[in-house]
Amino acid sequence: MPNREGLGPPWWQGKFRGCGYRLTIGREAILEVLAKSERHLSAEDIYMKIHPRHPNIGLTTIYRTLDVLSSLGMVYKLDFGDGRARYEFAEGPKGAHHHHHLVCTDCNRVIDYTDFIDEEVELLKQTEEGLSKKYNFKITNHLIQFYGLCEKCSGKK
Amino acid sequence: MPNREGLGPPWWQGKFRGCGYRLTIGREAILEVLAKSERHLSAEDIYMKIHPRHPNIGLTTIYRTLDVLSSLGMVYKLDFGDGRARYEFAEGPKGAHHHHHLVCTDCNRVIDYTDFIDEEVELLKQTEEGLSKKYNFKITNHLIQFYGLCEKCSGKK
DNA sequence: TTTGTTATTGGAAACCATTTCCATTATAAG
DNA sequence: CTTATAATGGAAATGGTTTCCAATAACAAA
Repeated sequence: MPNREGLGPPWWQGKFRGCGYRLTIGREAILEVLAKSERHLSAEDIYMKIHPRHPNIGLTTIYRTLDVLSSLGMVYKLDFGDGRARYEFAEGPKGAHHHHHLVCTDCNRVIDYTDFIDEEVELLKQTEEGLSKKYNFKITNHLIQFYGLCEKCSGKK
Repeated sequence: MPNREGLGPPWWQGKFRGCGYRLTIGREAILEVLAKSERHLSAEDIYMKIHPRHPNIGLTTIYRTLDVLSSLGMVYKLDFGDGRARYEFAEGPKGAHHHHHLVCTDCNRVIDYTDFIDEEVELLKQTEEGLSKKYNFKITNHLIQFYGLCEKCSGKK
């Protein structure tokens, strides 16, 4: 995993240019924000983070770039049910930071968990294989979310 | 599972009234459509199905009713990434028809599968328990979806 | 470096699923 | 039947996301 620490050209340049996309200021800024942040950001969140340093990058560009990144598999687009999409940097299903989500249906808080990932991923791998074969479906990704009430909200009542 | 087959008052009346909701023509019509259909329907799909027989039921009512049903846990609200929500009748995570989804990222086709549900649900139950304890989170539901290319779309290229 | 091709951009306007408003109507308890 | 109020529908508002298009910038070639 070359050059993750800021030395030399960012590791994503190759992947990006290799697909015929141009590497622009805006795209780099967006990638940086995503790579740095631990949270799931909305398009507007990203806009806000970028704006101070790059006041001339518009929301439209953010959306367009997120689309590209998403189609390249570099970013996951998530829906937590509050009407705006969230984006998170993809580390790959086997990456160190792979996690699933716990979504509070009351306050929309999202907890990332990694605790049971290993067992889950193991089972999912088998499931994927079976499904791929049976439905001739080429699986590239999965989404697992649990819904319920977080500590605060289940206490409220 | 009483009266699923059209004899006597629909089985859901109790649950409905018990929560202080009134049982109206519109709501019954919507419930009927949902209970009858095997597919995931959008609000507009439902509207279209209901309109011939109940031309005076508006889209607004559909949305409102789906919200209620959703909060009662009688209906799941799903997002397949095409910008409109889909709804499906909930049979409960242990119900006979419980299934997960295979979503084609190219044509948005959705395949329901039940093949590996048993193993999955078993593991999920354990995971839920662990998560509930660790995060003091009251889990009521889960969402599992696989993304990829369906037979047609992976052939296309 | 200069040039030419063309992907990318920003901003305003369009889009469109979903919500909100509010006066009217219908449910169901008494 | 009467009454309190939940529910309704249609129009208008909302708000996240896309589309449009002329202007700009990336980068390959010379």
